[in-house]
Amino acid sequence: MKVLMVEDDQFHASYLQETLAEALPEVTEIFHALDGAEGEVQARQGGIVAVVMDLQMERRNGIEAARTLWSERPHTRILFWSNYADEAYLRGIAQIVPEDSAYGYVLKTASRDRLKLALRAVLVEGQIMVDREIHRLQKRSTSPRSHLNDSEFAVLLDLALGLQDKLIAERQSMSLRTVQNRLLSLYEKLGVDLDQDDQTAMNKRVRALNRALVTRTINIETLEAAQRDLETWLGART
Amino acid sequence: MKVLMVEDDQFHASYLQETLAEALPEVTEIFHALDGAEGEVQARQGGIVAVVMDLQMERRNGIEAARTLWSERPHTRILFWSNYADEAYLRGIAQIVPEDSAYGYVLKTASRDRLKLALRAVLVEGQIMVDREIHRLQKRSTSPRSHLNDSEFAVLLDLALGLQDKLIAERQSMSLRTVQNRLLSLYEKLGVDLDQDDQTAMNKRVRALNRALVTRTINIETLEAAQRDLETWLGART
DNA sequence: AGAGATCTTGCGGGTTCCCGCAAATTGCTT
DNA sequence: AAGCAATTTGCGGGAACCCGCAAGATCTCT
Repeated sequence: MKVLMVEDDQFHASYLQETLAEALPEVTEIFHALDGAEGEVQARQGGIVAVVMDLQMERRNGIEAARTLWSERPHTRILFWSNYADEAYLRGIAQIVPEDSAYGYVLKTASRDRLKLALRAVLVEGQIMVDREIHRLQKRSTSPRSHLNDSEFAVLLDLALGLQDKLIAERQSMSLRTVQNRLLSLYEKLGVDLDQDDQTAMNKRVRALNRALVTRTINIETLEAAQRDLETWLGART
Repeated sequence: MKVLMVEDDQFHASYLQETLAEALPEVTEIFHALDGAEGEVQARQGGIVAVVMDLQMERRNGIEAARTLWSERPHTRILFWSNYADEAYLRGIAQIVPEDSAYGYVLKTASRDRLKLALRAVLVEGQIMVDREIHRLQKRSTSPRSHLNDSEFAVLLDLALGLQDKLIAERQSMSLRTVQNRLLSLYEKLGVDLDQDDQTAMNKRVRALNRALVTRTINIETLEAAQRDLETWLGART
């Protein structure tokens, strides 16, 4: 079995390589790419079916690389290996993962044993496996409020880009008033008006973005990706 | 000489420890803390005068740790060692560095030789040294616009927290209209209205925050720190 | 099929925001 | 002290935003 590591930090890469060799004797060859773009090329050439992917990398991040990778070969098994437990990453992955392919999400702070377990479960057995830590951290930071649904999240992204209500309405194919209803529930769920007396009224739009960032619902890479999407959409608009 | 490393990633810590031993033979003892809070304690107890400090850590980040550290012993020499070239970090450091103390900023991607050089320059010689890469990266991402001055930056932080004009005015001791002038120049410098036709008008406040984040003028930790400042200010207000 | 809950949409008005214009103030130079 | 540029401030109005209210539209369950 051929495995590709996409990881730009040399220390993490060599640790991963060791662990990989120990945990999976069936691995015959280990490839190593230093960023997403290089990873795509190597995967294409090498006939790779299993990938361990870092998420934050300089030139091209892991989620984008995974998207093109999966679009070319939907059965590729990908284990994401990341420093952070951001909901933004999980959501990004959930949006691009094909119907029937295997993936996993492990934190870099996880023990070596847990990493080995995930490597075997995802790359060999084809299971889906998400580190328990991620859900735990999520609970704590997102506060006891309910989660956003897809429609709300889409509107949140548009808001975060700075779009006005009218444009959001057009983009999401809703009426203007419905957009405002979404915003209302966003403000509610993100805790925009929490613990504020009358003297400290907030600009709700900005505050919503602030809260979404601080609770790790979205992150800066999310913004960058959403911006690219917006631009193609604007271009395709008659 | 006693040196303290504050670094939560084990691989980077051991690499740093090796390099430190090689580069500075005068070091007699190396302490190691896993986060900012622990670092503060160890520095207090150990009579530390030289510190290498990671910036993003789980429990307590490097800038906050450096602040208390410097407030207790202003002559401590601190080399910041970070993954990212965010203007937000540089600005944060510039705000807390005492008059006559030495510090440096090196990227983790820098070569071993450059790290050794910085270790010697800052910790032994007491120089100030900022990695050239940081300025270079800064130029690229901040786009060819001019930099924010302190007053504009302060207003940007308030805006980013979601404060309304009136509150910003009170907090910064300006008239309402002057706040709006600051916002105007912020919009200009952050490129809020760039490459947008009439059809794509933006919500300028949100867009300003978005641009500030994407250009790395501020980051999420900045927001969290600013939020804490705001809360104490609100508490102290009559 | 019908009853009830939920979601969507339009209307209207109060608030905040954005910004042009012009007067007042401040800062710097000669 | 006078003169000039830059900054600050007030005023006013148009646009966007926030949101209550109520009338359709959709969904769900029996």
